[in-house]
Amino acid sequence: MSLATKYSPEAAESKWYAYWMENKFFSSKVDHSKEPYTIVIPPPNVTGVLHMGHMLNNTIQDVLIRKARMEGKNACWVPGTDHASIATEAKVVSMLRERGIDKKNISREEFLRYAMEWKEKYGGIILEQLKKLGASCDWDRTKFTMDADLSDAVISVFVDLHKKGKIYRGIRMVNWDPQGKTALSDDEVIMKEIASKLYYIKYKIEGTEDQFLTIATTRPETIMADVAICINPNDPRFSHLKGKKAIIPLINRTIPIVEDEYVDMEFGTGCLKVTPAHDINDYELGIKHKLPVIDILNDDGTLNEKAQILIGEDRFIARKKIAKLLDEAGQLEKIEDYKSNVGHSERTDAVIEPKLSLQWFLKMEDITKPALSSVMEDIIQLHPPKFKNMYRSWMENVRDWCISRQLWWGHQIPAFYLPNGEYVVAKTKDQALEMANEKFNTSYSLEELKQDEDVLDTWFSSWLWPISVFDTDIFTTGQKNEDLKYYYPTNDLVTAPEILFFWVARMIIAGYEYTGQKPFSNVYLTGIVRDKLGRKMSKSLGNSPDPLELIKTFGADGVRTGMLFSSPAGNDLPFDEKLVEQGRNFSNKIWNAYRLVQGWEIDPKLDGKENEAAITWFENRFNEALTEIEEHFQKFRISDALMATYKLVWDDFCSWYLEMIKPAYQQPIDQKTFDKTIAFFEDILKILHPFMPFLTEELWHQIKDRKKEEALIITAWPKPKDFDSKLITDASQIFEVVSQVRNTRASKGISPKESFSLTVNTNQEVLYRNFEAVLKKLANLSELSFGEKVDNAMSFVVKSDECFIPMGDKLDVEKEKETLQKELEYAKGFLNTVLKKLSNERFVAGAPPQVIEVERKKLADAEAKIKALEESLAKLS
RNA sequence: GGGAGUUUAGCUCAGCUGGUUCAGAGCAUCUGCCUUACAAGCAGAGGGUCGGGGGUUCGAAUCCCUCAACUCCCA
Repeated sequence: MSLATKYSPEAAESKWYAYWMENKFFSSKVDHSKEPYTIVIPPPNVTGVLHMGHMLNNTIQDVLIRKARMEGKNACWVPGTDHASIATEAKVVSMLRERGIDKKNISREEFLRYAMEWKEKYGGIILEQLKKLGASCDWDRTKFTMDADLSDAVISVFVDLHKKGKIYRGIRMVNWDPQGKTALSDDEVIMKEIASKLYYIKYKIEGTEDQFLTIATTRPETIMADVAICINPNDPRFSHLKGKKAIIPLINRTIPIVEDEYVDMEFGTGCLKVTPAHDINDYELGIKHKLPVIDILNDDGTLNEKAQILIGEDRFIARKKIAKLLDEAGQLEKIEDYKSNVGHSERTDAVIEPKLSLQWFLKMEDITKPALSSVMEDIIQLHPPKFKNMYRSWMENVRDWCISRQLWWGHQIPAFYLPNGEYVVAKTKDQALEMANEKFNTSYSLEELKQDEDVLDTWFSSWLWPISVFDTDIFTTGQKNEDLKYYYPTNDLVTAPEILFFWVARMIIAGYEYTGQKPFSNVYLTGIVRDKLGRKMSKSLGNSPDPLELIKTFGADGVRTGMLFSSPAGNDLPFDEKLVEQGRNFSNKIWNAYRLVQGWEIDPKLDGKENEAAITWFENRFNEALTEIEEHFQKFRISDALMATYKLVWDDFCSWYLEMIKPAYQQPIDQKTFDKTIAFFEDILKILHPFMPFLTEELWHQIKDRKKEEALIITAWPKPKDFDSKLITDASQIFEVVSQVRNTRASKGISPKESFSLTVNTNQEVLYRNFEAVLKKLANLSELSFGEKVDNAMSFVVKSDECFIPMGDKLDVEKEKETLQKELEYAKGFLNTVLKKLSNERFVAGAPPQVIEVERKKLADAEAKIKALEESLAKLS
């Protein structure tokens, strides 16, 4: 059988993914004989397509879940999607617009039909794409945040929290789009720097005829909504204004002058007009000073009757007109050009109007307490832990959560308004009616109840995700079902730091509130995938490679490893195609290592004695590396675990071990070495499998035919055994000699084909004899001998062993001397620093004994080396 | 304005509670090789006074102070 010199991933990928699926290796059922290991996927938006962030995030999850599965745990990775109110509604609205349909002209029911249609068509795209990456999710468990039962859970939670008095209605300033007549989230507002003007307006001070104060504003049309003038109490310029009142120009309304250090004395005039209805900062200032709120704008951005003047005018027209009126009244001091950041609607490009509106809130004060302490006490661990600080500051200063959104796509708020102006909260309209009539002693009919138009914030459903994917009844019954009892708390969550607060913290809150338990034990925070210029990858910038195209070019395994090579937890990943190329090359390396091994003929007559040292060495080295890899996994250092695996495979296995045992061209190998090598290869495939599932499964079956129960995906993960570090160190001495011989050849321009004889002056002959076969093969030596002196030889020193390569006439004595001299000087210099330390009484007195021991050893080694070098030099002259 | 974090080879990062040859890895670079597993490769080499300054210590990339630059979060 002959294999291609290059691994071609495409065929293997589709073949093995189908194989895993057919044999239900991803599926998990409650099984109390096994320890569960659970991950819930951060549900991607139904609007999305796979991007590089998903690739990184899901690769990590797949690595964790595959390793757990091989460790014999009942591995369950639950996939699903998020309905993403805002993003999806925007997509559907624009889809309808393309079809010539205006959202305003259709009913809620019609709109939701279109939206659901859209979701059915595009909602599953990402999940399908994840399969190409190799994601081993239990697809039978796929959930959607708007599934009937998950929706029911969300509504139950709203009703429950309302009953507990944790949900209330309150006023909040929202981003209002007067053109779209809708509230927008901060994400949908684009800040643009635009040229505007700063108007300096004079307000008369009450009780005077000729005293004025001047404010500076970009929005003169809002002066009619002013409720105060604010000055900084530390500002000496205005101490005479304290306790006075000012009169709004044109409408002559009197407003108080209040004091607050919030006012920036440097900016503008130092006098600030306070307009709570139309500015978020002013709103808060207004609350602080108990000022009234006057809203002078209609929903479409025109002035209402409260403005008293210019009623019905658009806000921008009004601005121009009012400037003129002020000027005519002699109360416009001047106009300056000014650049300001103004929010615009992402969708309509209209200038955003801060607007007060009635919203639903969740009280956060008490409910967050267990969530804060569990993270601070490491009951839930964040990886890396540096995020604990951020988490704490957020949780300690948390504000009530505004959970209503002025949208249709999502979970409609189960609040029902009654003709008497009251409302009731209930799971269904029928229940609401019953409650209402009982509570208010009325006899309303169903038709008289009007459900709140708004939907809940998407996070208000996804905060239940780790619970609701297993059990949606717990929110009503309080009883955990079998799945939830078994799989929950889940083990690890892999997500991005940017949603640590939005999502992670809230899941923890909901977890404690509804199960009394944490939702997961570890949170692995990935970084952001950036391009070479450090910019976040995004569709609008067009700087993101197409993940599926990447998989096609480099193979899923190549892409997976490429993404992990350079992404320690919490660090951004500066993406470079070089990385996935490296991953692809690694796949190919493993592939070719297998080609070598599978091509060997076995000769039963051979005893393979010369390979024993190599076999023993690799066995120990493998266990050393495996121990290290386990440590990395324990600490969630996935990149390091991969790198340690990479080096074990490439350097130790391919470059050293295989070269050591490789028979000469077309020569056979002995049975024992062959079997051992295959066993090593299998172990290597096992530890590579979480990172490179496709290639490893392919080779696993190339090695021999295996039944489905023997598939690599469910093969036991190797247990690290004890290893002999002395043996590994000894071997590295031999490897160093090999390198030095090669180096000697390379630096002298001698062909690697020319063999040398090597004489070593050492007190550990046994070691060299042990590795004699290896040494001869790898360094291309014709002979290995021991002795103290060799004439006309090049020499080098490894540790304290002198090595000689006789060169006869070819030796350049002077150059050789020079090299040795340099090394000698270095060694002497080093010796000096050690001596200095050891002769320092305070060091000897203060340092711990082990440290002094180490220094003594350094001293002895250095002295031995110097002696060896000096001897070599002496032999040259 | 408040808070947090980062700053170690050309690039991306390790370096735990200060002490194994005056710092490690991968990639990149340079040199020599198409040596029949692999040029998506092999062998070898070079490269950093650990952001600047000061301090504590017998000893600091590692602790403290200070300055600077960058990033993020909140306002």
